[in-house]
Amino acid sequence: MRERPSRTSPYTVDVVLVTAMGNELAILLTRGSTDRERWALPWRAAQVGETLGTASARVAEDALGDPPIWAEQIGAFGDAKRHPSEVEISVAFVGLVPHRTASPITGYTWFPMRDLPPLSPRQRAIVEAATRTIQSRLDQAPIAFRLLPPTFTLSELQQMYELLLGKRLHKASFRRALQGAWLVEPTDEWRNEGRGRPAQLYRYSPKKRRRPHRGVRFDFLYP
Amino acid sequence: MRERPSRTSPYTVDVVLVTAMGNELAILLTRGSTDRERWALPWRAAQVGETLGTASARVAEDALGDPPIWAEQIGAFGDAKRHPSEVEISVAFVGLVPHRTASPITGYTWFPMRDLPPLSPRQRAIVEAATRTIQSRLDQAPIAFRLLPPTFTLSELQQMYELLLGKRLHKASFRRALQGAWLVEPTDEWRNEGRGRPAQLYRYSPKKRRRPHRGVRFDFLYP
DNA sequence: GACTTTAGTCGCAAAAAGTGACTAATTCGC
DNA sequence: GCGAATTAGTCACTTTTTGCGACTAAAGTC
Repeated sequence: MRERPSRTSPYTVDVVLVTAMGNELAILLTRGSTDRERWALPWRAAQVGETLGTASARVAEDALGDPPIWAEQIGAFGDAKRHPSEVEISVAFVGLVPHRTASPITGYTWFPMRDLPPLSPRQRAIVEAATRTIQSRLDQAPIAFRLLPPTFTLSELQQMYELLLGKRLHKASFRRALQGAWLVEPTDEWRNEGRGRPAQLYRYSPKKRRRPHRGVRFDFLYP
Repeated sequence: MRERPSRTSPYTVDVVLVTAMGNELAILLTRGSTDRERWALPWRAAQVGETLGTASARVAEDALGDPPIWAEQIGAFGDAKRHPSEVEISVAFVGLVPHRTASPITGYTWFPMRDLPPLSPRQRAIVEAATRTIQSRLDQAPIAFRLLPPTFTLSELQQMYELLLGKRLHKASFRRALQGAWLVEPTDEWRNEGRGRPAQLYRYSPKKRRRPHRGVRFDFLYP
């Protein structure tokens, strides 16, 4: 029970699987294997000869049946914060899952980010880092597209950005910026939602474009 | 020699200490403790009960006498790439060092980034990730300021940004953006460099400002 | 058929960014 | 001492980008 490294494995790989449920982000949790009362992020002990990436893919597969569409390492977490495995450090990943494919295997449950059950201190820190990673990568990688199904309406895309950014966006500006970025292409399908004009479906299909010719950005507020 | 975890420690902490030397970035290397022919990043085996952050600070202290002014975790590296320690994974950090304070202890040498000696595959990957981390954080954290001495001229600051971005910037635009960001404050000192008009010295001193009221950015070119 | 709801577009005004030319203060060569 | 060279710092103009309100379009509802 003291801070003694486990004999079986030097570290764990923990995965924050994120999806969009309705108007909120949600992550996948499971009952802890050691403490059955407590919820925990899906994790596995490192296997010899397995890369970090494949380890995280397997954790996701065990939980969902498929590897996530997109995953990225968040970092290593130790700092004396306890972990279900009592192992010294954990390497954490975020994985993005479109909600269509998000039917978890028995024992796993989606929890809205705003209302998580108690987690171990280390896993709590991992979840917080995951949201920061997502926020900061949002303009550098197609996060929002990975949380949507393969085809989507522009309103759905905008709502996803609004959810991730935590603020409203102006429709015309959003579409103009999107057009300038050459990221989507229209399909010839339209979706009729019941009320209102039908919306055209688009797919993510980034085109070559010249890198914008910008100067510096001082976008940080504090050190 | 096979992929067998070391008995003594489950992982290492490796640090990429970056400074600006003249017109180039440079990193600190040392002769490997196992292989004396090969250069290596400074590293140490993890100690029980030590946080990742303090471990990286100690690695830097051993090399420079002081901890770096600013450090950030890059991530965990494993992936079957060999490391001097033959340990399974390494947790890597970048540390920024203003060149004034950059006199290394015997056994350590600054190497320009463009002309590094052969490193182990894993440490090579760590250095590449460090440059990507620096580039991507450049507009989100005061990287450039951390590589300069406490007071500096605006031309020096601009040159540092040009070095980090790898492109020239227009003087007037750079200064206008800097002014809008409320990041520096003038001192009452001036530096006379020999030829040309003396330049006023500034210090990094970020002021409160309202978060810019911007929409979305689609700044990625490819998935 | 009028009203509501959602999709999609237009065009103006304001803000931000690119750029060349200008002024200022110093050293160097003569 | 004086003009050329060099570096700092600013200005004013143009172009680009962005915010935003108002508009048209196509469906359902009553």
